[in-house]
Formats: sequence, C-alpha cells, structure tokens
Amino acid sequence: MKKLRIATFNVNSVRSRMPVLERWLPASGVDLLCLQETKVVDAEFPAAAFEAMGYTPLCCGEKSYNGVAIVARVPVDEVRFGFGDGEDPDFSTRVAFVRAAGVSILNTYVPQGKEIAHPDYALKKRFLDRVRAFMSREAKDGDHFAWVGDMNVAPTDIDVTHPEGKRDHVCCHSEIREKFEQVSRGLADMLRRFHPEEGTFTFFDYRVKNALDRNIGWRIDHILATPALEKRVVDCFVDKEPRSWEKPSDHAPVIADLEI
DNA sequence: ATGGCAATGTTTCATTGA
Repeated sequence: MKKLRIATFNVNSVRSRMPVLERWLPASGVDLLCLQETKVVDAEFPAAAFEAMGYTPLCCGEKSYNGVAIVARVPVDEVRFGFGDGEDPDFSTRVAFVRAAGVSILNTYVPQGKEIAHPDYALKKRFLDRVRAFMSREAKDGDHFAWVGDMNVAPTDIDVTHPEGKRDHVCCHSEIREKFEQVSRGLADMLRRFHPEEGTFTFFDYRVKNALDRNIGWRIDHILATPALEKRVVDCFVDKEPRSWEKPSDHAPVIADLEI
C-alpha cells in the first residue's frame, strides 16, 4: 500500500504563478499535480523550474488561453492530450489523460460557456458528452480512475454563494447541472465526501472585495473517483492558503490522498 | 450584491475569464 497525493489547480497562467508554485508545491507533498489554464506554448513552459523542484512537467498549451499540464514526481507510464475521438476540435489544450502509480487520471479544463445563448455554451455541453464517451472507453470497471479539473460547473446550490441570483449562469443552470450529473454518474465527488459542509469553495473572484476572507466563492474544481478508487481515497480538501498569498490564482488547489 | 480584478497581447486599451 503506497500513499499518493494528487491535486488539481487552475493556475491562471503558469508563468505568472511560478512564485506561488515554487512556494506551494515543494511543501505541499503533492506527487501528481494537474494544472489548467497554463496560458503558454510548450516551448515557453517553465519546465526547468519544475524540474528543479523534482517534478517532471508534461504540457500541452497555446498562446494566451487554455493549456493543461501534468506535473509529477512519480514515474508517468502514459500521457495523452486531447479527446482523440476524431471530432474537431480535439481540445488538446483542455484535456490531458495520464497513467501513473497505478491510477488513471483525466484532467480537464471544461469550457466556461460565457452565456446560455452563446455558441460556447453548446460547445461546453458537447465537451461534457465527449468526456463521458472518453471515460466509457478508458475507465473500465474496477479501474482506479479519477476525473479531475476545472469543470466550470457548481453542481448544487450550496456550491455557490447567492445561488438564487445565478439560475441562468452557465456554471449553475439546471440544464448544465443535469448534464454534469449525467456525465459524472457512477463517480463519487471526493471533496463533498470529506467536506459536506456549506461554504466549501475552490474559486474566489478577484473582483469581489475580500472574497477569500468573506468566503464568497464557487465550488467548480472537482476530484471525482470511480468506486474502486473511492475506496482508496483517505482525504480530500481545498488548500486555500495559496489563494491568500501575493499574486494568487483566483482558484485554490484541491488535494486528494490515495492509498494505492 | 448588477461593479469589481488579473493576465494576455493587439499594449497605455480590448478581450477574456466565472
């Protein structure tokens, strides 16, 4: 039985976040980190800084927007970017799949969708359908599999401050919640299992004054596990500390401890 | 709380994010 600590973190630019990451990651105990919104082409990804901390980065990014990466200090057996299902776009800068240390992890940055009437919202729903199809292909019964990342869905009313004003929001609308529920059916919400209390958030808008201290936020970053993996998860929590530092991401990392 | 802030590239503003 080995311990494995995994995490998901939307960094909102990996280059701007290196001071936070260099303070947080070495002390975090995280073995395998899933990043979203790296916002950088692969040639300019700060690989050396991660290597200096003892981690190997595997990235797929683009200029200005999106970008995902797997950062691991355990041997990685396989990594793939994009859905690889033949559909266009492939979303290689929003989808990463990794096998390492006896687990499989799908790391996604789900499109936010802008507004219900916007074409990006239809793209978001299609993205979630493709996640379901990907998992049907890649996650077999009994697999130690997790779907993690910035899902841009607050699954229930307690996952957002002031839900009554957000009925038509692309992250809260009943339709997207139903879609997310359908796509994630059979997977267990690890953060909710260990933190069922209200006010458990992973995103705190920069524009809301003292959002962190007032705990005005959203729970949109998730770690979801198959039944086989769920049995191996011994803890899951939000690490809000790096959100309180200088030049923070607007998201906080979500950490899960596994015994594999 | 119906604004606000942060990051990026096109850079002294426009666009995007959630």
